[in-house]
Amino acid sequence: MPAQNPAALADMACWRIGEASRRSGVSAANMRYYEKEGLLSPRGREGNSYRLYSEADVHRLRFIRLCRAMDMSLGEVRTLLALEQQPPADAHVACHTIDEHLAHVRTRLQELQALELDLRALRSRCDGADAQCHILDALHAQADAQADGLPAGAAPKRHV
Amino acid sequence: MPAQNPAALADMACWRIGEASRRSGVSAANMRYYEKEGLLSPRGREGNSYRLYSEADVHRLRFIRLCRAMDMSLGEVRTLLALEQQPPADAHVACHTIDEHLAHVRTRLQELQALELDLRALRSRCDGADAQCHILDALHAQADAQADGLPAGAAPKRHV
DNA sequence: GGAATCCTTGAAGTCACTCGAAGGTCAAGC
DNA sequence: GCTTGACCTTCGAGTGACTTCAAGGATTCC
Repeated sequence: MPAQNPAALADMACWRIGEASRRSGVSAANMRYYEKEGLLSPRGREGNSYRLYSEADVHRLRFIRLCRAMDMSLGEVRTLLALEQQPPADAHVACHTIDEHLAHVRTRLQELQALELDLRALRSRCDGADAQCHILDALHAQADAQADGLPAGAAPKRHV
Repeated sequence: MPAQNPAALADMACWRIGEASRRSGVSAANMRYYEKEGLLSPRGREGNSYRLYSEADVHRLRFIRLCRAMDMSLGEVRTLLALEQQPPADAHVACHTIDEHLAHVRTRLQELQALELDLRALRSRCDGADAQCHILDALHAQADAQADGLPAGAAPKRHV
């Protein structure tokens, strides 16, 4: 078995990166990436320079994983993690972060809803079977139609 | 004025990259990037190695811009552009591409809808004012709750 | 003792751009 | 002739959040 409780750090439970990965659901490569990004650092190292993670580290990893599953950026996660260190001097930073993220999600939701309508309309230009498919025609016509009134700049930016 | 119709290529209208950018709505840097990616190449070059774009090139740029605005990947755009060269040997490639993209958009839409509910529930844990904000508590509890039943692997992948 | 597994580091690849540096070209104005 | 400014060129690096690869050292099992 791979070094459970190597006793290098008091009697605190410690795991190597593989076991911590299994317990947190974050891949080992990802954990090293988070460490590089300053989101968490292992409690210590073994003599062979293997990383050692505590229960608190594993919890922190799960927290990050949850936030990422909610599509938060690592910057937002960093903000939330920082609140733990120095608690509620500013009590509403967390809900402000969530508010902003929620607004972001809602904006993207509306964009995608509009896009779904567009794509559905486009799709209807082909009736399947072996009839003619007018999708390309429609796209080309639309490209020219949008030619007027270009407000300069490039295509829309998306993140998420 | 910047070389309208430099007559280097018959009597076909040709523009330098800046004017083609203005006419297509695609930035010059982006046009060079598309060229590098093999999505379009200018009709030719002037003696000074300035790129020259025809009306057809500008249309192609508008087509790419439209597809990108619909969140298609450059790979999908490439597929659609290739259909023009050698027309309908395979009549339904275009609608297959749109179908796949639409499915992709709908999946993401459902994810975001679920996410919006989650975030709204989370947000409700803070009632504003100067009352206590329980958002962090809720996130930490949720992180531990998800600890059981980890199916390995890392966080979900998103694109779009 | 040998094989399998685990760990280390660093670098590169992904996607679709965006920005910056360093320099060439060209027309207008003084 | 010289400067100014707008335009163009190439190349390289940066973005976010990873993933994958390569080369090598450590540990563990039989």
